[in-house]
Amino acid sequence: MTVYDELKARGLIAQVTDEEAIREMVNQGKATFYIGFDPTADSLHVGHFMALCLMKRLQMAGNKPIALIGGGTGYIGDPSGRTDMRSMMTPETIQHNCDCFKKQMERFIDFSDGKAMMVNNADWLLKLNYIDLLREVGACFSVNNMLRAECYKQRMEKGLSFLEFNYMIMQSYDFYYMFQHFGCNMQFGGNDQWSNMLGGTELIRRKLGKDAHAMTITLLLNSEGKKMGKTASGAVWLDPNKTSPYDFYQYWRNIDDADVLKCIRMLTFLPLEQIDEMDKWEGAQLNRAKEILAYELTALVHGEEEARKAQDAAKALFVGGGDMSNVPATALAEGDLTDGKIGLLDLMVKCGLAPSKKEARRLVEQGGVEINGQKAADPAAAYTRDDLAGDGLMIKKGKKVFHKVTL
RNA sequence: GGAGGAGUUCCCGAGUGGCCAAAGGGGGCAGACUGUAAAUCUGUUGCGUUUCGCUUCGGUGGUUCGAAUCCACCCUCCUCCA
Repeated sequence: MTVYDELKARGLIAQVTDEEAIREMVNQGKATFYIGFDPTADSLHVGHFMALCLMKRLQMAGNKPIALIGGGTGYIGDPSGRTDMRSMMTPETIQHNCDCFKKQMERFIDFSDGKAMMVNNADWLLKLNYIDLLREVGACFSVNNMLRAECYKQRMEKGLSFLEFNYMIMQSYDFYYMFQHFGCNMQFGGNDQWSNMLGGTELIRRKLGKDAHAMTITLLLNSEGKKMGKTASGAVWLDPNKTSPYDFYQYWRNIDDADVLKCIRMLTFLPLEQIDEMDKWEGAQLNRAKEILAYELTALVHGEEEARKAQDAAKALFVGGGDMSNVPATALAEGDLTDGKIGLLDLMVKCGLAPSKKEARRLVEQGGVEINGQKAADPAAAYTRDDLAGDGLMIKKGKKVFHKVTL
């Protein structure tokens, strides 16, 4: 199966400017394509992961990826899909975030021997002169058209600053610039980027009279239509210090029945035949699919070894027996004890199982806490040095949050 | 620049002198049920040394025994006019 057909079969492609031309180009490995990453945080998250996988798939087929870091556009902020204005970032933050992105991407994309490039649009955007830009590029954009773009429509209700309005122009200029300097002939991006991307192909056509292409990736939505990769406490990060491999594994392990196969298809590199086979699974059997999904993705992001550890820990905790050594744990210091012991509530806060003692108390009172398999009913309970010695204590919060404490 | 309107807890949103740590909904967390799923039902949802105390209603001052609520100034956003 050709790359393009595989991408399609996996449900990754949302919109394309010219299907025949793109199929041809991609299958023959003639595309030099870019995907932009906004440096809004110091780590990539699951949303970016799809883009990285896509880059990898295309690179494997001989195409050349350009990872564009939006060091320059970061100064503006993309209004797409947002109802409020982004807070402006300082140049230092933007630079720091760019550096972090770079490190993470190198895990996925092969940058050796010019097989891929990484560029920062700050290199050309920051040098632009306002009047020159207006004359060169501004003349090619119709405000009437821009206002019709989906990404601005909803902002027309709440208010859209001129700063953000210019985001589309900057992104279009990026494509135009890279088309000329790096031979970049295609742009990829999330489906919410469609109008910004069309701006670029349009600009290239007007200025240079040449064809460039755009293709969007289906946004990873759950069965309720919400973006995946978000939890109440924030995004699911690729940085192990922000989201541990165990938590990363658990995120996918706990996914809705309705979303498992879609995720396996879109995110993993398992062969399609195998996935089609799994598609027939039903009911509790889907748990097996969830395990596979969680394992595969953790392995891709954190490596086989971390994936195995996460899986072992999960099995030990949920199924029983097995190796407990990789379970999430906190080691207390001698100074955490008062008079040789520590109260249950303090212990829970210390382990991050509760944000405050008040909430820890509530959990205990509602019967949501177990210590070593015994329901903990007394908020005033305290544990001594002996209790914490050896294997320590196993605290269970709710049905699936486990935490080991040792001294 | 002028005239109006708004800013409340994670989010939406009620509250216009004490009964307000603040209705209701969403979300979150926990309990029951289950498959580490969904749906449903129940409880809970500022902090603490918990029959009590402390901090919170855009900001700063003020009035008052007492302020989310009244006054002054400031900040931010929205609408209409220019």
